[in-house]
Amino acid sequence: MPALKGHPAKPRMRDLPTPMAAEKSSVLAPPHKPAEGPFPLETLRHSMAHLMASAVGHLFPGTKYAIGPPIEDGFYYDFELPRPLTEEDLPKIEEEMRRIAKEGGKFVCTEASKEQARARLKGQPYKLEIVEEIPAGAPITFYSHGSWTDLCEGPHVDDASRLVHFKLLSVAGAYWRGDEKKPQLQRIYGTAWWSKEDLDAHLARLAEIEKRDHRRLGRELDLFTTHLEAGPGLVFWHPNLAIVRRSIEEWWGGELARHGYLPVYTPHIASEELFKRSGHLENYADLMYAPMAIDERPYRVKPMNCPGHILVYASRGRSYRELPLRLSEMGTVYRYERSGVLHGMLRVRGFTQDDSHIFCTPGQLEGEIAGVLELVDLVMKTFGYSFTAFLATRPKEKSIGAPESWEHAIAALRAGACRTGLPLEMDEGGGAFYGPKIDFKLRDALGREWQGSTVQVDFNLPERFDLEYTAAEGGRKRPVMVHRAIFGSLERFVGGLVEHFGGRFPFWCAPVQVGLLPITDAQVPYAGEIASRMLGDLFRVKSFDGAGNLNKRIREAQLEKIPYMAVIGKREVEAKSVSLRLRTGEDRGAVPLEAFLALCREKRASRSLDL
RNA sequence: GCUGGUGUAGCUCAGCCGGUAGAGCACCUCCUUGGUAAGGAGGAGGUCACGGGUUCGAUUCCCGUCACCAGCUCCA
Repeated sequence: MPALKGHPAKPRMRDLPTPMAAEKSSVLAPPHKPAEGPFPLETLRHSMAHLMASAVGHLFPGTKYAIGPPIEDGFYYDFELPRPLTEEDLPKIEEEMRRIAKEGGKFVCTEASKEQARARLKGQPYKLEIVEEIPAGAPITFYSHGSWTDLCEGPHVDDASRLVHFKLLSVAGAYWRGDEKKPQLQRIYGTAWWSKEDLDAHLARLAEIEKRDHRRLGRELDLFTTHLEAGPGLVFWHPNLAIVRRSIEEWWGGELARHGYLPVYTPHIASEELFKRSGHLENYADLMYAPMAIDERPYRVKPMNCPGHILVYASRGRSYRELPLRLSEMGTVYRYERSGVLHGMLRVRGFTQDDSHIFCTPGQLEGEIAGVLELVDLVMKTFGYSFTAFLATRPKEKSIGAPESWEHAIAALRAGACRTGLPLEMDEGGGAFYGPKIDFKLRDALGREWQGSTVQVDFNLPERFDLEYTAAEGGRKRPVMVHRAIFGSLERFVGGLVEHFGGRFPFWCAPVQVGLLPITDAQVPYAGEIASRMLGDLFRVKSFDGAGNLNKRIREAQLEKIPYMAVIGKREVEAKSVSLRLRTGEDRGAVPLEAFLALCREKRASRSLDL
């Protein structure tokens, strides 16, 4: 992943899958191929930014201009204005943009010396700052269209009349150079395309994303809440979503056992001593909650599970015969997040990680990596995500560990990936300060990218805790430690799933799997028989036998996005069958009861994504 | 944390220039027993986020707090 511009690389703990879903700019290409124009889309969007800047300049005399680049799906421009913008300003700016575009005007490029540039940019502090940073000898260019001129590298479209299919989307505060110590500017985001169809398709996608927002579906489907009384960033899982989570956890527990993981449970609080030794207190104190005194000794709520797992490892002498030792836990951790960043289930202050720490010998590393990658693949396939893997190497700035260790670990990551046939893209210098890693970027049903699973080699903690094992040839050696989270946090993962599936969970983990819909009261007893039979087989069934007719009941079940609706009328009772309707709207007609039950068992066991 | 916006019934929202609130859906009751997305009638439900201020009077105006929303910054 590209490093964030303008921010010094900071040592990180572990990467937890980070959704980028909330960002407009993360929205990828629409399902269809955008129309090609005479210039690349980036060029169009860059020119759009100029168009917008000129419009804002007309409407707000005295505007100071910062930067206006093209971004995924659109563009933005940052301004310093006499007053903050509101959404109501957008239509006016848009109108002015259309007026200027309609007039047309060639985009003209002129070169200038630094001296000339300084003179032309008088009163534009941000632009002047940029000019000063242009290395001597490099060309300084200005682009103009109509009466508007801007310091700019280009390139641009040939004429402003090409700037037709766009829409301004939002306003926001943004710091100059992304530095919160610098002045905050007004940013306007917009989207732009070569054709009206592309623009409309993109707006339709934004609407779909809004419809699938897990916070909205969370309310509609009674999935989760947060509470004023409890505090922000703390998620309460309602039964419907708890069932989804538990279905996943139950399946996952089996897979972990199959892959040789051993479960542990570790406490939620621990003495500060532990976090001092692990280094968390010194490096990450700002995300840990204040200490609480217990018998006059300071304790902390855990922000991570690693120290606990290490204590389990180090609780007695270990032999090479026990390695690799794979300890795993659904570990709930609490971290302080600044209030402005909290977001539904995706960015919270308390969450549960599917956390594992693998202790192994250097020679076992490759095999362990391969094993983890298999699990990643399994999860991605099970939920229908496609993904790409990035190998993150040693950071240029501060990092620890011998060069040979890094080389060995990177080679092991590579070899592990190779063994599972996983292509790796490079993220040079993107590793943690304590070791290299493989990160996964996954792509959901709407084409959005999320940060996914992570596997990290750690040279730091084994040192800090002086971990050892007795080697085959005698003597004590230091084990290698691998951190690995496949789902990341369940809050994020499941929150992401809600959006990925649009609330239409696959049969195996759906909160209610089968809706029983008797047509009249006469069929209620038969529905009850089916219900208790299915319940006995641990299916989740709900009878719709309240007030209303069949249409009403279908509508209710449909709104709950229940995968299978079993309609039961007189004919079905007589024939010992159900009439099967899917939430897709498909009507499969009469199905013998036994066949229906077999279908349910099959869909559950296979964890099929299709109904 | 920062900038801007929002906060009226469980949900979605109305409520003009201040005179103590209204709709649809959901909910409850009764009637209806109806073959693939809303049958009918009635009823109940709100300290208008919270705390101050201005005013004869504040849901409405002002200030503060909290939460949420769009971003920024941060991020495991």
